Amino acid sequence: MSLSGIFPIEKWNFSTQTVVNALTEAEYQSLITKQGAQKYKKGEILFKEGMVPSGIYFIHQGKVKKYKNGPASREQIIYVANKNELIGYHAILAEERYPDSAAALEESLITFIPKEDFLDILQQSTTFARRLLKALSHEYSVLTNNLSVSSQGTAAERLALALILIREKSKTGTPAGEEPSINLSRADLANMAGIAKENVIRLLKEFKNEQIIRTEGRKIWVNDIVKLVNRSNYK
Amino acid sequence: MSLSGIFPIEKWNFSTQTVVNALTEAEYQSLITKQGAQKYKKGEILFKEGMVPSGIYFIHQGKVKKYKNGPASREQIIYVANKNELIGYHAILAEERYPDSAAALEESLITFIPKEDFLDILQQSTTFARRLLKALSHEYSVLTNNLSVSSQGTAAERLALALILIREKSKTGTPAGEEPSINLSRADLANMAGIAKENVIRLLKEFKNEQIIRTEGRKIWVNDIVKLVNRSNYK
DNA sequence: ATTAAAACATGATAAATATCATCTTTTACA
DNA sequence: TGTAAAAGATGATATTTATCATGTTTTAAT
Repeated sequence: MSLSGIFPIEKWNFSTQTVVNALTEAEYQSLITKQGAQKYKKGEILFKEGMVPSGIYFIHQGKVKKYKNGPASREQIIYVANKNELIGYHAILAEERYPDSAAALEESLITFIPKEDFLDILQQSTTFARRLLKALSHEYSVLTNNLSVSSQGTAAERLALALILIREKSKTGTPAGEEPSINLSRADLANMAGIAKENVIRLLKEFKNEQIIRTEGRKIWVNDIVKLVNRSNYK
Repeated sequence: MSLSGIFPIEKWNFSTQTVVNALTEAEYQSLITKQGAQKYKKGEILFKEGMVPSGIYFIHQGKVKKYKNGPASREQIIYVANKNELIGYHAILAEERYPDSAAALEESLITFIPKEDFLDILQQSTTFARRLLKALSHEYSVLTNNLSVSSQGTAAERLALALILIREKSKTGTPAGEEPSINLSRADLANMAGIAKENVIRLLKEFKNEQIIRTEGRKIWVNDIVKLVNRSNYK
C-alpha cells in the first residue's frame, strides 16, 4: 500500500539527491567515485558532534543516522539519511564544527568528499549552489515538522511517525509490491521517537494487537499503513 | 550579568543579519526602506502556514514569533525573530508554501520585500547568496539543538532555556547595565517551551523561590543568569 | 554447537506533566 | 472610569511516561 494521498512524506525527507543531480557526469565521476568508497560497519561512526569538519559524505548504499547526545547521555536521532543522500555539508557551509554526530545504521558504502573539492564545485556550479540553497530551505520545513511533533505529540504518535518514515526509507532494495521490513533496534526506534525503550516495546505490542504491524524477531512489517498514519495523528 | 562564557547563545539564534549586511547601501535603500515599513500590532499575523509566499519580511523594530499549530490546536513556537532579522525566505527559496506561521509578539515595524526583488538580489549578489547559504546551514544546527532539548529535556529545562533566549532578545532597547524585562504571556512561554500553561506558572513560582527570577505582573526579570543556565542543564 | 553478551520483553512502581475546575488579578476599551 | 474579557494563579486529580528490577530470547563470536 502506498503513502501517496494519505501522508506527505516529502515534508519529512531532505532532498540532497537533487543537489547531486546538478553535477555533470564528469563532476560526478571525479567527486563521487564508487572506487574510492569506504565500507562502514553497522554502528560505525562517520563523525562526531564538535569535530572540525574536513569534508562531506555521499551514501552509495545503506542508512546513516544523524544524532545528538543529550545531557543524560540519551541519544536523539535528528534524521536518517538514506542511499543517494549527502551528509556533513552543514558544518562546512556554516563554517562551524559538526552540529551532530553520524553513524551507520547498517553496513553502508560511503564516499568521502574532501572539503576543498566540495567548495570548488560550489564555486564553479551556480546550479549546484542554487539547489543546495533550495535543499537547505526545505530542511527548515522538515525540522520544523519534527520539532512540532517532538514537543507536542504523544509517545504513540511519535513512534507511529518514526515507523512510517523508516519504512519508507527501507523501500529501496525491497522488491516492488513486497512490504519492506523495518530492521532497527528498539533502542534506535526509541531514540528516533524520543521516548524510552520500554515504551517502544509496549507500544509495538499495542500496534500488533491492533493489527497495524507484525513482527518477527526484531524485524517489523507494516500491515496497515492507513491505520499507522492515523495513529501518527498527522493532519 | 553576561551570558558569555556560560552559555553559547549563538547556537540558538539565526543569523540573517549577516545576510542583510551583504547588501550595498543602494541595495539596502531600495529593498528595505523604512518608508515602506508597516506597523504590526501585537498578535497581528504576517503569514500563515500553507499560504503561497509572495515575499519576505525584514523586522526594523519588534519581535515576531514563528510557530506551528499542532493537532490539538496547541501552538508550538519554532523561533522568535528579533529586530534586524529577515523572515519568510525559506518558503521562497524552497519553492514551497510557508512551512510555519508568523505573528508579531509586540508592536513591530516591518518591511515587506516582494519575492521578485528578493530573487533579483540573490541573482545579482554572489555575496548575498553565499551568506544566505551559510545562514541556512547555521539554522540547521539551531533547530537541531532545539529538537534535542524538546524531545529529551524536562519541563523546567525547557522553560529555563526559553527564558534565557527571550531575555537575550529583550536586551535590544534596554539601557546597558539594566536587566532586560521579559514581557511575554504565560501562554507564549508555554508554547515556546512546549509545555502546559499551568506548568509554566508553577515553574516560574519555583524559579522565584530559588531567587532566579523576580516578577511584577506579567513581567519577568532574571536575577541570577548563572543559576538559570544551570537550571536549563545545557552542557 | 556452546556460551557470553546484547537485545528484547514484562510487571511493578514512581515521577512528571497535563487536565479540569475555580478563583483572582490584570488589561483593554467602550 | 466602570466593566467585561482576558490572563494569571492555585489545588485536586488523572494520565502519561520513565525508571527499576528481573527474566527471556536472540545474536554473534569462539
